[in-house]
Amino acid sequence: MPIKEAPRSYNHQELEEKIQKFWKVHQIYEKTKEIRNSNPKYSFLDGPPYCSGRIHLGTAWNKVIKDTFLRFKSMSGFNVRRQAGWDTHGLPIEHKVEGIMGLKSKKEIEERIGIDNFVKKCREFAVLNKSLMTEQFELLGVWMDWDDPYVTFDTGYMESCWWTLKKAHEKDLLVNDLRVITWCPRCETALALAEIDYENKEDPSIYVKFPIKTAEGNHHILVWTTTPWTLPANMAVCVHPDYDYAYVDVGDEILIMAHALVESLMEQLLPEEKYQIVKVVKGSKLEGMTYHHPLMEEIPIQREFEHMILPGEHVTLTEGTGCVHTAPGHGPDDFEMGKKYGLSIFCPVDEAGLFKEEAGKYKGEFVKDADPHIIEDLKLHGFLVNSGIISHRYGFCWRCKTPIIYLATEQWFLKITAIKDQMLDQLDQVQWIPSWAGESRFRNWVENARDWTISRQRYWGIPIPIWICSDCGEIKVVGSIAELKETASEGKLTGDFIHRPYVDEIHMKCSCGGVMNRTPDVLDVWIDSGVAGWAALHYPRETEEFEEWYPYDFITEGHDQTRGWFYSQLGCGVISLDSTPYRKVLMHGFTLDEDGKKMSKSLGNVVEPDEVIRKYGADVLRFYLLWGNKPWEDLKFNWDEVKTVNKMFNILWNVYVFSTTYMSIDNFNPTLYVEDDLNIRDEDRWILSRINTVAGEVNQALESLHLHKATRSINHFVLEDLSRWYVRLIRGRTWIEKDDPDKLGAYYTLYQVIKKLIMLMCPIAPHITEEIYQNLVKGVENDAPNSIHMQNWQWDERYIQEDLEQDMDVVRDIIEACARARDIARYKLRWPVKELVIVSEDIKVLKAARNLNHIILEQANTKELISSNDFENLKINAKPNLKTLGPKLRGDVPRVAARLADVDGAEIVRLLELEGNYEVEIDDKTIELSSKDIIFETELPENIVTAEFEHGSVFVDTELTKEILSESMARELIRRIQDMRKDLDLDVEANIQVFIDCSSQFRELIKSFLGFISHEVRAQKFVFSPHEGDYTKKWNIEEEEVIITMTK
RNA sequence: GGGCCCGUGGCUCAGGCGGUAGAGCGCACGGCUGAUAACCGUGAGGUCCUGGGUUCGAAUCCCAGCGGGCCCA
Repeated sequence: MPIKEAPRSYNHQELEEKIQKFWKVHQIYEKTKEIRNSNPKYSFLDGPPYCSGRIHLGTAWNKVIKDTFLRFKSMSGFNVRRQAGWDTHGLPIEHKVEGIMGLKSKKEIEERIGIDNFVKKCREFAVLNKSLMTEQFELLGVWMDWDDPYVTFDTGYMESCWWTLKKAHEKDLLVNDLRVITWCPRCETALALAEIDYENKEDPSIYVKFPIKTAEGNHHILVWTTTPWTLPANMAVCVHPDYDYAYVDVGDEILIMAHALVESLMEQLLPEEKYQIVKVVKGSKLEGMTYHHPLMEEIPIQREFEHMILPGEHVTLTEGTGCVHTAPGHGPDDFEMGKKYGLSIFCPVDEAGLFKEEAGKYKGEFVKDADPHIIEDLKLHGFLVNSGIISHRYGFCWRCKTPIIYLATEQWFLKITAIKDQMLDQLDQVQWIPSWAGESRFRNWVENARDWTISRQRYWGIPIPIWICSDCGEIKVVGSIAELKETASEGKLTGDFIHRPYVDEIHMKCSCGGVMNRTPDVLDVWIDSGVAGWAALHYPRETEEFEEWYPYDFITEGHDQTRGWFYSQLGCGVISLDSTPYRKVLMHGFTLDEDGKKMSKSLGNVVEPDEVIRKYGADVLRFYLLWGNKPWEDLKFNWDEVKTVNKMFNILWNVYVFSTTYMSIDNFNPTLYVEDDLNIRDEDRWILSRINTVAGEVNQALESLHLHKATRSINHFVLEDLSRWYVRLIRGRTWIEKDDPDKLGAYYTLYQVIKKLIMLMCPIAPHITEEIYQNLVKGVENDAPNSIHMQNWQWDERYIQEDLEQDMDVVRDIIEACARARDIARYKLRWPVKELVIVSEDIKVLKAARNLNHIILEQANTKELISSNDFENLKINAKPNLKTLGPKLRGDVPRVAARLADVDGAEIVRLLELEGNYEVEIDDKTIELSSKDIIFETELPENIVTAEFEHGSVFVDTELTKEILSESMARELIRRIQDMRKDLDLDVEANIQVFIDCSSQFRELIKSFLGFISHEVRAQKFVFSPHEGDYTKKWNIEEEEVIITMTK
């Protein structure tokens, strides 16, 4: 099947559909993998996207990076593992399903719907979304094992997760503890730090005074809080032992606060009040003072506690009063203080955020709703000093956006603090791109890591495999299904028994004779993906794949995964296998909108990948995403830039159309020739050198994940080297008839260059390159692989000639300078010039001009070319130097000047150099002039225009001789006839007859070029007479009226 | 308050181991026309965030600050 002429325009939609169908029908992906089956392995782990239903631009970018790099690795000869993964459990889906089913609380889930139905819906939802998203990824042209992904709800996957929990238990890292943790009152579950979003929020900001018991007189300690609802649980006030505290007399009472803050606080709180600092003491002096809880009346149980001032190192003076309200049930620091000083961990709030019985008057109220009531009561008792509103950063549940609260509850933890050093050690073993992603950012996160709350009081998740004896409290952590089957005494062990609610029905017998029940929690969904490394390989149930592929050579995700998947994997890896699961990480950026703002539904600035694909195609989107900026920086999505990339694809397509047009006419088959048979010119060797240089650059860029450098290098090559220069240089050669070795040399080179180009572009733009490959390469190379993606990544350094590339750069400079010079003289490029002189003192320029002189002759459209280190044809004018000659010659000056003007200045220069002086004879005298007496000026001879380039100048002689005018007119005529051919939409090779109606002068002018004209326009007949034909058009050529008639 | 990143023409970004500021887009003008819904040339347009320091010389290295983003407290 020979090379076919390509469709005239680049129709991305049709093309990409066709190629994707081709891949599918011929199982190209599977076969491509097969080819590399026994090659060295390269393992990659897909960060599982969450099954939300729609991919966004960031997800698209993420997969495009992965796909491009892995296609490159595959072509480079590696057997690449690229299984897709899906994150399916957790609150986000539960939350969506609640919305769909109209559920508002856990109670409704359990009582109205039933956990079994709820979980079933969640699974259905995940399965549906997974297939929707798979389609979207496939539209992008992403090659992964879509038919065999790892899915976090698979029984086998969950089993591997259980194994990790058991490992943690064996290492004593799995603990159950009462702690204050972040809690979502709507979802009624614990949240991990990674599940909290921070946004600005308005809250009350109140100053409250607590009456001191022990002090003589009317003393109060002043505290500040933004969470009035935590005051019912107040147990203590903390002051910094080393800071100074002031007793401030405000008339009828003494207020205690940090000395440093007195001025600003008094101004803010009691601006009218005159005050006096009566005493300043160290915080440590305040320790042990006791006070009355301000809401004793509303909360009777508070009367039973003793409230005390305690020393706290965590107290700061950046805000508040320096005296910190402490509620051990509602704050992590508070909790630590409570434990240290034996305070009650009093938490009168239930899981739904409602006050419990102990909260007295506030019982049953939602905590946030109680704020105004509490403020009111404080005011009533006279304890409210000031009440305002503050806007500050506050944490929200990542799913339902409810403000989080802190609660003291019993939860399961992974003791990350115990393995932190090991994690830090392991993260040093990883290659981070960019290096600061790991060395600074991630390290900082890990260094500050706290223990990880992994239990969730929810339904759709991996059940925590912990069974507890209801009699003796003995704990059993189950690490596998086999173990579960062995030990279970009750419950069904078929079907989806591992999910809730079925797993809750499984019980076992304790050695004490009691019954063991499963702890009802499910796992934090971040554990799900954290164990992907081995769970995707079914380890430890199976070991073969694990040994082949683990640990992973490469992962890449966005910088939000610093606290997410990079972290969860590292933690789980150290727990399970004492090491990091990944060796190399590319941390990529976020996609932002044009203004650099986050894309979000509420801002209405979301750009859907589908929209971009519809408008410009997947290849353009892919190229753009890897081109816009450095991968690790945030990408501001910009439609104009996408358009620019699209333009490049159009140009590439045009080059392809150009090539196939001529190659198909001539039925060109590159396999029939070797280079020695053909006329390979300098420009051919140059473009071959360039493409191999570019291939080297692209290779280096992809290997180092500097993906933007690859795209930019390709972009530059396509536009500058291939389209704007090489195609321009070979145009004339494609117009030669027959099997001329010179033409074939151009075809052959063009073929090799495009072939190489599409091969190094295909990891980035897999569709268009496949399309070109199928026609251009598969069309003639019978033994070539069925798909471009099966090709081996290679380039040939033997083709690289740096000297030639440098010479060509110079030549392009020269040609551009010529264009500028012609522009000055308004002398068209179509008209030849008599002579071009290149002047430079740079030996490299002269060498380049000499080496590539035929290119300059042709492209500058000049009859003669001279290169030299100076321009000899400059006319030199000599003028008298009036300063020296004026006093000497007086009245003779004008006559001397006239003489000098008559003589060629160059001759004067010559004589001056030869004899040291120059003699002028006027009438009766001879006057001797020294070099000081004459001023020389250079003047460009008539018709010469000049322009400079980086290392020299060009001088163009635009004298219009009769021959040149003739040729110019011939070319003008050709241009118009070609234009008319195009109007008629004639085939490139169609022959025509031409009839010219013009003046006799014009006829005379072009007579000598009739052969040339006929050849250029493929005229079989060329007649000077008016005629009726297919197409007639009247033209004005340089003031001459010329009527051209054309017949097919 | 802490950590990390970013700050270069109207816009998007290169450059960044110190040595005369670059590209593309956009704008204005001119040109070209058998790959031309293209392309080419010219021009206008920059305190390289600010201020210090090192240096003969700083967009580049160091320090401080300002602004933006992300993460955390």
